Parts: sequence; C-alpha cells; structure tokens
Amino acid sequence: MITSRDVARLAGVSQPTVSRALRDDPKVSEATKQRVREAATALGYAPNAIGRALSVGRSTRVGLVVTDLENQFYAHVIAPMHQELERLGHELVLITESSEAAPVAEHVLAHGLCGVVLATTTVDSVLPTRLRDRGVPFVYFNRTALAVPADSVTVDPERGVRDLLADVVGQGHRRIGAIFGPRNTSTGEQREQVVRAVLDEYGIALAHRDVRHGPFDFRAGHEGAHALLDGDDPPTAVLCANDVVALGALNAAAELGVAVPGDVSVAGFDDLPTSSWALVRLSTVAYDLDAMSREAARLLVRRVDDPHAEPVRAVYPTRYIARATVAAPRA
Amino acid sequence: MITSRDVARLAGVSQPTVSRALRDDPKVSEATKQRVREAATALGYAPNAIGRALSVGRSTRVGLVVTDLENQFYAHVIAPMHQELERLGHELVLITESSEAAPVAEHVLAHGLCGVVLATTTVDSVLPTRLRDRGVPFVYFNRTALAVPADSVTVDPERGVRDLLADVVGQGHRRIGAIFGPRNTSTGEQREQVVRAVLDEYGIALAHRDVRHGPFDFRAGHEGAHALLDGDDPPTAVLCANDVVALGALNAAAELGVAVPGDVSVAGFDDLPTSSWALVRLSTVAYDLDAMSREAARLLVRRVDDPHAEPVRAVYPTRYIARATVAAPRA
DNA sequence: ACGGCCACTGTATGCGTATGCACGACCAGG
DNA sequence: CCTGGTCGTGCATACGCATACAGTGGCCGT
Repeated sequence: MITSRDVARLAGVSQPTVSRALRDDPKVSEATKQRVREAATALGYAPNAIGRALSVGRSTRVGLVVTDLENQFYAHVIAPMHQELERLGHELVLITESSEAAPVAEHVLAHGLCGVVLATTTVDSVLPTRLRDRGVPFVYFNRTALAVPADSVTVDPERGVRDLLADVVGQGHRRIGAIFGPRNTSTGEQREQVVRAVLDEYGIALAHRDVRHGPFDFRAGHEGAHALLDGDDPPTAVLCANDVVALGALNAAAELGVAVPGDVSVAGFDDLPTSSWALVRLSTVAYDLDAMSREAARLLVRRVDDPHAEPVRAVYPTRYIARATVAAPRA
Repeated sequence: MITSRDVARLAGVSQPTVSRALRDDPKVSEATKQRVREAATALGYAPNAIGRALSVGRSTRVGLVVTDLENQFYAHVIAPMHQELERLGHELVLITESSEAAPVAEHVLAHGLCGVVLATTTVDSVLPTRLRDRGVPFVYFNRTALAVPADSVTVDPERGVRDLLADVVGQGHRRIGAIFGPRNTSTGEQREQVVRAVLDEYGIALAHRDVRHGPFDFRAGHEGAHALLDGDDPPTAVLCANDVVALGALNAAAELGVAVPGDVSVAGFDDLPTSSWALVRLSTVAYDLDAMSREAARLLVRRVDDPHAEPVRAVYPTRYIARATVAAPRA
C-alpha cells in the first residue's frame, strides 16, 4: 500500500505536508502543493480512509437502515441515494434493523459511521432516541418519529390523495375498502387519516369490515385483497397503503377472477416504475422518490458537517396519476 | 467513546490484555478474561472497528460491485447476501462500477475493504486483473471472466433451458425469436450458446432478424419485443435473456395488443418473485438465487481468511418452470 | 541594523487496536 | 539451590493520517 509517507519521500517533504497539500491547506505554498500532487499521481497514491477515519474520529460512511431489502420500494431509494452519496464522496453501507435498536446504535459507533438514514422508522422505535443520546447524526427518510426531532424528508399525501378520492368518488364508488399500512408508522397513519378525512367530506365512512392493516409489502396487499374481495358483498374500490401493497391486491384479484377495474377499482401510492407497466397500469399517487432520496443523502452529509444546524423538514408534494385501475363500479 | 483502555482501567489490567482477553487469546488466564469481560459489559464497550482495521490492515467490510442498482434482480441478491454477511460479522457496502475499473480497485484499497463480490463482470473487464494484481480477494457472482481465475458462484443453464426448449418446440414453435443478453457477459454468451445448441438438435436455427441483443434490463426486453413483434411476420415465441427482459417483452406485447401466449409465447430465466405473479405467470428457468448469494458471501469470507485456498467454482442447477406464457402457436 | 511578524514546513503526538518481545512469577528437575 | 522452562502480563510500537505546536527563514518597518 502506498502511504502519504511514500509520497512525502518522493516529493522531498514531510508526511504532514503531504497531508496538508493534498487537502489543499492554504498554509502550504503552491509550489510545494504542485510537487506533492505530482508525486502522488506518480505513485498512484490514494489516501487511506481508515487512517483518516481513525484520526479525525469519523468516517465518510453512512448507513441506511432498512428492514425489508427485498422490497421493490427500497431499490428505488437505494440507487439514487447511493449515487448522490458517491458524488459527495461518501459510501453507503446497508444496515437492517434486526429487532433490537441497541445493536444498530452500537453498530454505528463501533464501525465509525458518520451518520445514518432511517428509512423504516416506526413511531415507537427507540432507535432515534438512542442515536440522539449517542450523538449520531441521522435523518428521517419517508417515515418519521417526531418525538425525536431531526432532519426529515417526507411526503405530503394531501393533494394526491384528495385528487385520487375525487376520481374514485366521482366515478360513483360508495362502498370503499382499504388496506392501510401499519399504525405505528407515520406514513401509514398519515395516509389513513387523510383518506378518512377526505372521504368524510364526501360523507363517506369506511366500514370496519372493509378495512385491513398490514405491513407495506406484497403479501399484505395479497392477503388483504383476498379477504376483502372473496366475500359475497365486497367493496367496489380498494385503496392501498402503497404500490407494493396494491400490486399484491391486483394479483389477488387476478387469482380470484375479479376484474380490475370492472369489478373492483384499486389504487396505490408511490408510483413505482412497475406501476406504469402495461400489465399493471395502476392508478396511484406519485411523488419524486428519486429527488427525495438524493435530498436525504445531502441533508445527512450537511448534518454531519454541521451537527448544530437547524433541522430541516423537506416535504414533497404528491399528485394523482389516473391510469387504468380506477373506473366506475358496475351498475 | 469507550475504548479498550477504559475497560483496562476498570479491570485493573493493561490495554493489550483487554484486547487479548476479548478476542479469547489462550495466553490470557480465565480469571483475567472473566474480569475483563465483566468490565467490558459494565461499560458497554464495543471494539472500534476502525482501530482494528487500521491495526490489522484490513476491515470486515466487503464490497458488492454492481452496475444497475434499480434492477429487480439485484434486490434479490443484495438481501440474502447482506444477511449472510451480517451473520458472519461482516458489512456490505455497495459499489457501482462507473465506467473505469481503476476507481473501483483503488476504492477498495483506499477504503480498506477486505474483499469484493463482482456481480456484473464483463468478460472484457480489466477489474479482475486489477484486483488480482493488487491482491484484493474477490469472488465472481453469477457472471465470470475466466481469464482471471477466482472463486465463482454461477448457474448451469443446460438442464433448465433444455426442458424449456422441449416445451416450446414440443408445443409446435418453429419460428423462434430471442432477446439475448450482452455478448460480453458470460451469462449472456452462455445462455445464447446453450439455446442455439439445443435448438440445433431440433434442427431449428434462429433467423438473424429474430434475434436481438441488449442489456439485462426491462428496456432491452421492451424495445426488443417491440422490434420483434411489431412486424408483419413475427416469431411465434420469444426467448428472453432473463426475467427482467421477459417482463419488458410481456409489457411490450400488452402495449401492442399481442396476446401472450395466444399470439406469442415468452420465456424468461431467473424465476424472480415477480414472475410468479398472477398478472405475469412467466414460464421461466429457475435456480436458487438466494442460496447462491449466500454462498458467494461465504466464499468471499473464506477467501479473505485464507487467500491461498484452492478456488472453488460453485455451479447451481436450473429447472424449467412452465407457467402460462408458453403455449402452442396459433394454427 | 535589529526586532518582529508572516509564511511555510517539520516535529511530535494522538486516534484505538493488535502484536512482538521482554519480564516476572512460579514450578520442576537436577 | 540453581537452571530452564512455562504461563501470564505489561511495555513498546505499529498501522495511516491529521493537527497542535515549534521552529526556520525571509521580509518589512522603524
């Protein structure tokens, strides 16, 4: 391995001067910088991140805390976030939040991560508290747990859901069912509230038997839709917690021979690429997940550089995209 | 941060003794180990991975080199691999192979990764050579570049493709088209060869105009199928490089109003979860991607521990899964 | 001409852990 | 009683980089 010492020897300076020169310290003369840079490129020197991390007390690695790596949704979070972090000179390491929060917090410290993005926070998680107590910078992504304030990047479902429901109700649906997300997630809770509030404006209430709750995964949508649609008097429309859930529901409908949107309308939330497939054509609520992921990366890096900056709460707007899974109920 | 020195003070021993005791060095007496362990848990001490990495010259972080993080396929690689690595006490960091190979190799050294998994090698990539020259342990996953020998985990398409083609040909297809993968990937090349060889046994040759080549992504399948199916005399079956490509093809068919399998049969390779959706029901060639991903993780860790171990080449068998996208051509 | 300041560079040290080596204690054998 | 060995522990140091601090030399002002 080529070290700064090797570069120093070649450039005829001391090791600290190499360190300073390459980091563009103004206290080093231009001439020296030039020589050092030449020596560095001649040797193919690259600073050792481990050494630097040990020295400065923190690394350039940020963790992304996620529970369900197989979930399609996160692929579209990881990719842009990773790209943005790379652009900023940081690395992405994946962390799955296995049951206990303590391991995650310890993990962060022990491995010298400079900060973490929490993408699957539950409102009752102790992880944010732990991180705050240990002084680990973090940002909420998508979901939050506002008891512990921090930078956050979230979505405002209002506009999109309002327009979605305008379409659904406008088409004539009155018996509306829903497969909501977990109550202990801010996104699940918030979307449910908005749906109920807007429907209330139309004088529509969700029947208890038409409502399901479950995780944000395919299975929840699949099982939920089976339960909702298999009876003798199913709702004419099913609102889903997100697109992945909606995909589960669409497939359940297909299995049951229930036509979409002929027999039942289905709507999602997220507008994943899959949702625009010709085989799917899911009517859903869209927002800029890509931009959000990048912003989360930037916010975290900013936070790491300046731990006392005022927390920013970025909120992304939503819009309804009418495709082919919402239509008028059968007469 | 709590260091081994703090533990040493509390336990009344020296710092090196703490280091040895916690790593279960036989040269430390049981009594001392006991005291050290107690002190460590009392303080909530966790060894600092950075310090250790600097000291031993390598870390416990392994890189996964991938080009297309959005690709569904890799979600099903990353999840199990990550889990297995975690089990083995390692971390996963994502690396995207941006154009040049040099950056990746340097990156690995600079960030002290203990090894990498190459999941998107091309046969003409210089990365394997670079890694070998720099002594960085690595394993090939899925694809290989055999010019540079190393551990590898791959798939043997033979059995699955043979059975698939038996079905396709048995159903009566003679005009068969294909959207193959890139020629500079071992998987693309190998699958194409097997397909051609087996078809040859049936006395069938692929017409030049019925063959497309492209990356292993949705778009390639989508555009390829548009090209193949939009003419006045399309093939009656389209073999796809993998499931993601097949999904692109299925959607293109849907857009064109071409019925599957009524007007055209479509087959894939991989058997991703999506392929078994009721909306998709893709006939495809399956293998145990989950087990492969885990094995790659284990092999890499083994290689890191013993750089001179004999390279192992794990090859996974395939089997054909007939679902609903392959049927007899229209009379 | 000399004090003082600025610009630059080198020296020394620290970050947390691992490890070669030396040392002391203790025991057995001669 | 001394020698030689073993066992357990501490000491010193290394890993690669960053940084506080201590110089060194030159230049300017008086």
